[in-house]
This record gives sequence, structure tokens and C-alpha cells, in this order.
Amino acid sequence: MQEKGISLAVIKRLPRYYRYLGDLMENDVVRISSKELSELMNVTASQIRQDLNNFGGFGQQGYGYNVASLYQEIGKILGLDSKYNIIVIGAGNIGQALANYKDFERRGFYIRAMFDVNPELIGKTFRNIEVYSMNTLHQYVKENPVDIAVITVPKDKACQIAGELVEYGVKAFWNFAPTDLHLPEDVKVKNVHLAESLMQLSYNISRGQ
Amino acid sequence: MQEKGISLAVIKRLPRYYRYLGDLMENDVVRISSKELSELMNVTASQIRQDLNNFGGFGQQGYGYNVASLYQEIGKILGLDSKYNIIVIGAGNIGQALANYKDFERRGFYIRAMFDVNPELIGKTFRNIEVYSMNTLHQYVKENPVDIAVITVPKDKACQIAGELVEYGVKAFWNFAPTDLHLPEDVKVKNVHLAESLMQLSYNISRGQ
DNA sequence: CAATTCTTGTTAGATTTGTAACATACTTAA
DNA sequence: TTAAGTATGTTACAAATCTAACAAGAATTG
Repeated sequence: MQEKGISLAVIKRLPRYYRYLGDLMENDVVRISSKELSELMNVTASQIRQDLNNFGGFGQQGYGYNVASLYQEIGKILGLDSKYNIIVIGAGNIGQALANYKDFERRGFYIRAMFDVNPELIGKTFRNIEVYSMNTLHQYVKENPVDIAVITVPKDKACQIAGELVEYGVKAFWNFAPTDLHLPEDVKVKNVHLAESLMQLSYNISRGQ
Repeated sequence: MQEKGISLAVIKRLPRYYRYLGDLMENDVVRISSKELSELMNVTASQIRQDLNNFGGFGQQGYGYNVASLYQEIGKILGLDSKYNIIVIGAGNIGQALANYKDFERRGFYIRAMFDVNPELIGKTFRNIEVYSMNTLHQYVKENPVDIAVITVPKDKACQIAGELVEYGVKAFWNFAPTDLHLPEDVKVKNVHLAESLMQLSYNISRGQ
């Protein structure tokens, strides 16, 4: 299983495969061919086969793919066989929503702490996740493992805080602030820009068709 | 300004241009060349020029682009010169977070109502946006204009509710449920699949490059 | 157990997307 | 007013991505 030069387009599709395979498992489907899956997912069978073959031959000629084992393989590829310690910076609406969302834990994503500057929020808990003062952030990161920091602070603070976290050793960010974080090359960033997503929708609406 | 055959890749970049131009305006930058902008945004100048030229020649040789007018033009392209009436289906964490987020209104996106089945939520308001019973959804949609429905209900309800809304005449969906909505071709759907976004990040972490 | 059907992995071709190069036109400064 | 410098819009080229086709191997059927 080589992992070199996988295109971003492929990586973006993997979670969707994973989701469909999970649904199939729930429905007790044991095997599936690329053709059947392609019809479910509205993509070409060719694309599915080629995507999967970037990581190895998981199928069998004349049979197709075993749903459970393919599900597990894709999970491994996506790194879902590890556990991730997560902190959320900013305990506002989005931060709270993420903290309250149970399903992340099923995939190995554990939110361990939240941080905010608002005194009214500090000390509160959401599903046993406590909100700490921003002043204690440095100390927390020194004393606890942090695999992912979620940025949900206003855009004018986001860059600076992320920069500090990088100095403290954080290597991955899930960024909800409407800005680019400008971090070193080796730091992983995944942006969730809701406003931009909505604008894409409004583009499609206004250009009917 | 023709609007035919614009590739999805271009459309996805437009909101980012829009954001950078807005920031430049805030900093009182009057003009900018594709080269300068390309350095700010970490893309090629070629790409910027070609993207913009899909919609018309907004620049001037020897001068560059006027920031304010380009900002406005891209806003128009994105449909931000219209107002959109939005309803949110599901008044849980994400629904509340969206309702509380003021900035959407600056772009013309107005959340008018929320709907939920939970009796404890019905009647509550978030920033003057009231939560109504799901039973009243049909009536609401008949009596009020709805340009976009936001789906934040559990995945097993999402498809059905969206289907009903389509019957009532809703033509655009912003879908936060971790599923595909399977709607008619002419209905616009923009998905926000947070779990999948997080999985892409974990892929990058585990394949540490 | 042989023949047929099925379905993969892979290669080759087509399409889309991105980058570079350049002629043209505008700006600016002397 | 003229010459030098800029920066666009566009064309031509390169790279990435997607789709189709097919040979080879496995499963199924009679």
C-alpha cells in the first residue's frame, strides 16, 4: 500500500465512499461491485476502481468488493484507526455545536477542552467538555497531547492564535474562521468556510440552470 | 457577461477572491494587479486573470483591477445583490449556531424561521428567529417565500423532509446532514459534510507527508 | 468439471484544468 | 507629447483528471 502522490481529488472522495459503505453495512449488504456502487453514488465505476487502486487491490474479479473489509481499509487510509485529541478555540455557537456533536467520537475524534476569553463561558461545560480561560491555553498544550486544534474565533484573532499554537507544537488545524491561517508548510489545515459555501449556492440559484 | 459553461473549479474560487477583495477594501487598497493578488492568495496570476475573464474584462492594461468595482462585480456574479429568504429545518446545535450568526445578513441571507419536532425548542427564539413546530412547515412554505432551506436534521429524516420541501416548491438546499439528498436535477444542493471534512484532515495527519 | 458470466486492475485515450508566454493597450513620468 | 514601463486578455502548451476499453482471473451455473 503506497501512499505517494495521491491526488487531492481522490482524497476528497474517500470519505464519501466510506459513508456509503457504512450505510451498506447497516443494511447488511455483504458484497458490492464497482458498478452497483457507482449507480448508488452517481459516479462512474471506472472512477471507483481507479480511486481504490491507488491504495491497493481490495476487490476480487468476478466477485466485487467485500463491503465490511473495504470499509475498514478506507477507514485505515483515512486515519480513522487512530485516536485524535482535539481542542476547540472559541466556545461560541460553532464551538458549542461541535462539542455537542457526539458522532465524532465514534470515528476517534475526542474533544478534550475548549478555550474562550468570555468570562461567562469559562467554567461552563458541554457534554463534559469544559471551557477554560484562553490564558491557560499555553499551559494546557504543554501538558496535554493535542493532535488537532479547531479554530472558531473571529477572523482577526484566528491567525495569531493559530500561529501561537504552532509554536506550542500543534500540527493540524480545522479552521472555521473566514480567513486563511498562513502557517508553515508542514502544518495541516482544513478550512470550513461556511459563508463561501453559501455563496456557491447563491451563485447556482442566481444563474438558474 | 456570458454565464455559460463556467467550471465548478472556478466557481469555488470566486468566494475566496471576494473575501480577499473585501479585506483589501477594508485596508483602503484602491487598485491591485493580478500579480500582487496572486502573491497574497498563493495562486498564479494566470489563474486569476483567466478566472475573471470567464465573466468579462474587469481589468485595465497597465493599471490592474479596481478593488471596489471588482469586489462588486464578483458579488453580482455570486448572486449577492439579491436577498434570500431562508428557513432552517432542525433547531439543534448547528441550526442554532447558524441562526446566531449575524454575518449572513450582510450578504443578503436572511433566516426567517426555524422548525423542529422537539417541544422544548418550539417557541424559543434565537436572535428574533422563532422555532416553529414541524407540523406547520407545509403551511409556512405555502404562505411565505423560501429561497433556501437549510437541512440540519438527522440523516434518516433529511431525505424525506427535503423531498417534501421540493414538493412545496423549494428549489435550493444547504445540507448539513451526513447524507445525499437525491433531489430532482433542477434543485440546487450545496452540502456541508463536517465529518467528511474532518476525515480529510485526519488523512493528512496520518500520512504525515 | 467445463463453459459462461462477472468484475476487477490496468492501460490507453479523451477531456478538463492549470500555467506560461506574448501581443496589445493603457498608464505614468519626463 | 513621447517613450518606457505595466499589466491585461488571450492563445498555446502542459499537466492533471476522468472515462472507456479490455485482458485476465474468479465465481457461478448446468
